[in-house]
Amino acid sequence: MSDPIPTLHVVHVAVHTPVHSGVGVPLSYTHSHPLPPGTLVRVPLGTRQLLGVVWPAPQDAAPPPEHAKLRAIEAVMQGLPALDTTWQRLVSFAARYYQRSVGEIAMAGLPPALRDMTAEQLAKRLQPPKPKKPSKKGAAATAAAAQQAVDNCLEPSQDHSESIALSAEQQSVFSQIIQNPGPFLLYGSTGSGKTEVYMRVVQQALEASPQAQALVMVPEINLTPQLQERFESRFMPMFGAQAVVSMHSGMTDVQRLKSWLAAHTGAARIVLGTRMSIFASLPGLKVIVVDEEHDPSYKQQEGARYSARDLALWRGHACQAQVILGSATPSLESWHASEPASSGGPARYLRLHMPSRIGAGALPRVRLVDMSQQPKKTVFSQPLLEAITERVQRGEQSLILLNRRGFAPVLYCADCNWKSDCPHCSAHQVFHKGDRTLRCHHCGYTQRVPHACPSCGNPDILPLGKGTEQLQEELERLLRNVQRPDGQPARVSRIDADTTKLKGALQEQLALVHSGEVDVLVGTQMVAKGHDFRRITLVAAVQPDGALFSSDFRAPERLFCLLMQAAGRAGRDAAYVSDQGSQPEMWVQSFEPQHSVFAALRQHDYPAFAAQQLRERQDAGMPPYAFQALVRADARTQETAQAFLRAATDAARQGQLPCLDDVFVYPPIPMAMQRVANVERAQMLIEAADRRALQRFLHAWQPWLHWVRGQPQHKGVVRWLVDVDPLSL
DNA sequence: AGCACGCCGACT
DNA sequence: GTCGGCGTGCTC
Repeated sequence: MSDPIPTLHVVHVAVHTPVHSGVGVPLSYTHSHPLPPGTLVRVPLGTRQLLGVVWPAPQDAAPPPEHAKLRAIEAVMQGLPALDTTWQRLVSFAARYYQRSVGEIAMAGLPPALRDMTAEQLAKRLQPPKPKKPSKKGAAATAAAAQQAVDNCLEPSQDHSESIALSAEQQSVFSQIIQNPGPFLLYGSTGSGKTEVYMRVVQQALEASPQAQALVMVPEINLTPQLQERFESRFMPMFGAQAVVSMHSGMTDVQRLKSWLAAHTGAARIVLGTRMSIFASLPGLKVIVVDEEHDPSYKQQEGARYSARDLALWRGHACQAQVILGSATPSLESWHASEPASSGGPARYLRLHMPSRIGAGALPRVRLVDMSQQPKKTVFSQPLLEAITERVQRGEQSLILLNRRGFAPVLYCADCNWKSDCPHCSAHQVFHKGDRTLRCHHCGYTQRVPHACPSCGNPDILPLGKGTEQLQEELERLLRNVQRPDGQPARVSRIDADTTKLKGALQEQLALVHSGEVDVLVGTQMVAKGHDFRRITLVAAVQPDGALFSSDFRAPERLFCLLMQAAGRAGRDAAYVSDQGSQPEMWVQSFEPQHSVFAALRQHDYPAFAAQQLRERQDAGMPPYAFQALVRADARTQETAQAFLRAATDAARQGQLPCLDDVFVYPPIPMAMQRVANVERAQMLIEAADRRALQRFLHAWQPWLHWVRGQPQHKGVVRWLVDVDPLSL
């Protein structure tokens, strides 16, 4: 029966090589027998051994060049089922859509530990832990024991699904999700109970089939420990301790491997993760939730620049999983796609609305302060200061938001006009008073604060503008005579990237706020997101105007969203608010208080804001009414970077690329942040009314871009990249 | 992307 | 004399 002459089969394998490397496509290897696509293998490449995924043979079955003598597959990663075809198709699609190699996307979706593991090491890990030596595999044994304990104590199977009653609104939304295929845009204000709806939908799907799995994505898992706890405490008793796993970059390699394996083998029923989890292997995937779908962190900003939210929609469609996008301030893309009477035909997403806040106070009253009526250089207007003072005296908390850390964004010499410019970037060095440093927030370059102007010797150099550090200092001064109900002086604390650098510092400082130690909290947007501050009855944005004059057309959308989110922090505890009889308030200080962003905010009227913004976007031919890509080049000089982009444009014209007439290629311009760490950056916008046309053009253009890059006159280009559907221009 | 090979500057 | 900088080129 055995074959005396072993025939070798050609197998295509995707490995982690970039598109432009000359080996950016799945490579050909030999093996004793054919291997199904999706099989993980280790292959030799040059002098290295690396992990790869067996890939379907390319359509144009043009085999590898004859001169290449194929090498053999080193080992098959035994014991793991092949990654399924949906996963393969997702990877293929993402690679094509975002102009990357298949291997790059495929490997990015696998846990790092798996990448540098031999077949033997994997086999060892996949062995069930030996019950003989309980001390050896402590963690696994404990976990198993814990699960056993949980299983035991819940033996009289309580029905957790009925433990929390849904509101009429939640019930209605839930039943619509059950009855429709989706995708859904769940538009619900902060505190409206979206999470409970997600959990019901997930539960329903998991109970319908023992193989079913759900993927729940959140922008940053560190900011939402509450969500994780809720899912764990709800579903671990139902489906076992292995049923809920997390996936995010903050985990150790071993944890990530465990979670990935659990999801891949089906042991995990729910994956909670950040954008990276969109590439998790989930053979039974039935539901995908994208919570806070508007959040920019769903867009990867380096390497393969994918949007996990957009890929979620694609993946859901490909594997017939329901997709739920949720937000209190949806992205204008999603809002437009769910427009009931959208001009372009029926809505692509079903919009579901949950307007009421459950168990929370009313939405805060919005107070606008016209800063042009305030004395010059005012930081805290009189009425805002009075409102904060009252809160302190009543034992309530206030949150002051400013998106600028440090003491002052720049130091300035009034005599000679010197400014604390970063020598390596087109940015100012920020004055940090705490450690007396000047720091560039872009390249990290740090110096001690000079005692006198480095240019003219004037000893009197001045901080210009305000950062969180200065706000804290100023508030401490302004409130120094204000007492809390217990007679103690007012306490002002600050939470930003500087005060939370140390591990656990954020949790520590949040705990101080929760315990009531702190009366006024100053912070950057990192505190505006997600956290539940039960005793905060006042939130103030002291200087939000910057976004109004930004050249980025998405700036108003981001500002509105931030302010709405910030407003959601106020008065979250209805009982507390009503006991004290104080109205939760959202204060906004602005030189343009009549701006439409603030008018909509005052009414808490997202739909009005969205409608107005969408009209502007449509008139200007911008997304979501147009599709964009960005080609960026980095070089030692701005001219080198731009010359490359111009040459790339010329190549596209000369190459007579398809759809050239359907796309508009703008001339190259310096990026808003033109120089970072001594590298000049230029970019070029590509726009098209049709996504397909843009895709076809970019696809045909890619080899030309590589060709141009290889020309000797463009040797000075440090790097270049394509960003499809860029979030900021 | 890695990694080797290769050709020029300051140190054990 | 070596160690090591990173420019160029190759990997089925």
